[in-house]
Amino acid sequence: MGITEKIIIDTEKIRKEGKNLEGKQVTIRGWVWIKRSSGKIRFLVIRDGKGFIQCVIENPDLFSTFDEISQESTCEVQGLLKEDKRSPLGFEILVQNLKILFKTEDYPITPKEHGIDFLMDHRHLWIRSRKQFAILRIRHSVKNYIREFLHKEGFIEFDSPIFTPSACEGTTTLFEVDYFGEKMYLSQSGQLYQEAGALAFSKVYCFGPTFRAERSKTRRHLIEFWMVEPEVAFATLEDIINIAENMISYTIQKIIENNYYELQLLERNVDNLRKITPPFYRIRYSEAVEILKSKGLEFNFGDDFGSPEESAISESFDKPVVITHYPKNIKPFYMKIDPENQNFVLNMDIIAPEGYGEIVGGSQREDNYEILLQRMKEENIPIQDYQWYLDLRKYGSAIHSGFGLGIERFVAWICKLEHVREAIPFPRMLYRYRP
RNA sequence: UCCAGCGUAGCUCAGGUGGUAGAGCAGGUGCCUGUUAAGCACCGGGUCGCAGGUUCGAGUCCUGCCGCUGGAGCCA
Repeated sequence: MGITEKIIIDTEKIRKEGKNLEGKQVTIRGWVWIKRSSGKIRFLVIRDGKGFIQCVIENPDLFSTFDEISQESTCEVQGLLKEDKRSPLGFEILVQNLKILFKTEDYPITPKEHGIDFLMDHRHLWIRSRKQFAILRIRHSVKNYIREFLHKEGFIEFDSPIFTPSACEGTTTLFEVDYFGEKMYLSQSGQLYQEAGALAFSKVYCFGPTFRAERSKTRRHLIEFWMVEPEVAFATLEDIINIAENMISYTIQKIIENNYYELQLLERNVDNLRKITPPFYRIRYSEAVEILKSKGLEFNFGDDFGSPEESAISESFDKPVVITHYPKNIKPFYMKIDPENQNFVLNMDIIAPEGYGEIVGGSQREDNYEILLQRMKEENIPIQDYQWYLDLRKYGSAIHSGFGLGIERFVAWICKLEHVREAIPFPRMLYRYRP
């Protein structure tokens, strides 16, 4: 029997419509993930880019081909699809024909344990592994569901530039690039441009990479990371918190519904994720400080929270915690001062549970020209570079608010990862940027 | 940038008080009709990160350098 008339199928289709295809002859193309043999029966686990499926070989005529095949060899398998509880997918292929399309030798990543240094050096191959495969498919879905949510809410995607002529939060964390002889920087936030967008289109967001030249070496930091930054005209701090809560909850519930296979590959306990529904817990900065003190931590009122403080606060809650009204002097110039207490600003951070730290930072923006100008002067912001930003308060100014959500931290939390580096295909870190 | 830890076979690691290198996996050869990172037997595989020092003798002790990992600050 030759492989001539083929019904080429993929494992995603088998997962979704396996029952209807039971007993049918199918062909899949993919790569050998692992092989096992036991006397007169042989097993081949094939990955086809959509998932993993076990193939069973009982026909002795195929044994020589099976013996020849090695891990990560490219092959085509034809056989009968059948349901079987002993197969991890619930379905398996009883092989009738096996063809090697490319023979791989000495594939470096074996099914046993590897250290992180080795795996990172082989990132281009590591992404084929089961866990990485699941994570990066979830990343894709997270981005999709965020866009889907924002689209339903009436947002338009309004792209901020990557090259920015001036710094907004201090130049020490910016990457300088040469722009035909002029100094330019890689964007570390699209926010200021989103504010221009919000006053033109009312509800906008940008979604893309941002760059921070911070010499951070922790499980929560990347030099290049992706951020979604919605900005809304006529929205107060309260309004923007609601949007953030709904966006996070919507995305997580959609992931549980549609990426259950991937969550299973990751052995993620989804019960904790099911609880993520609005409203989240909301506390003020001052209340967060009380929590820290009640836990016996030493903390000076007025300081910013570091990651030990964030963890201490979030471990008391089973859902994200929204912390609002931080002291003015630890927050940037564009945040609106709390009219009820001039020492605080109308901002919010959202701290994820399970120790994943700050995933969202946002605020109501200063909409008064004079106050904004004053604050920019206080913080030595080069006014001439920001005249366009001040213009937004000069022509049709309006209350507006926005926030930024870090995709890798969000994905790391959903997948319960040890480190954000696995939440992006090719992470850029302090001393690691290859491949 | 600072603090801490690690660097031994292709990979993951073990190698009291200094005496000249070991296991599992991967690879190779066999055996076993239902394996789940299968199992069993046998085989091949080493500049012990680099440079120097102490010593009769260093994987082991000391110094410097390099690389990696985690944490802090900063942040999403």
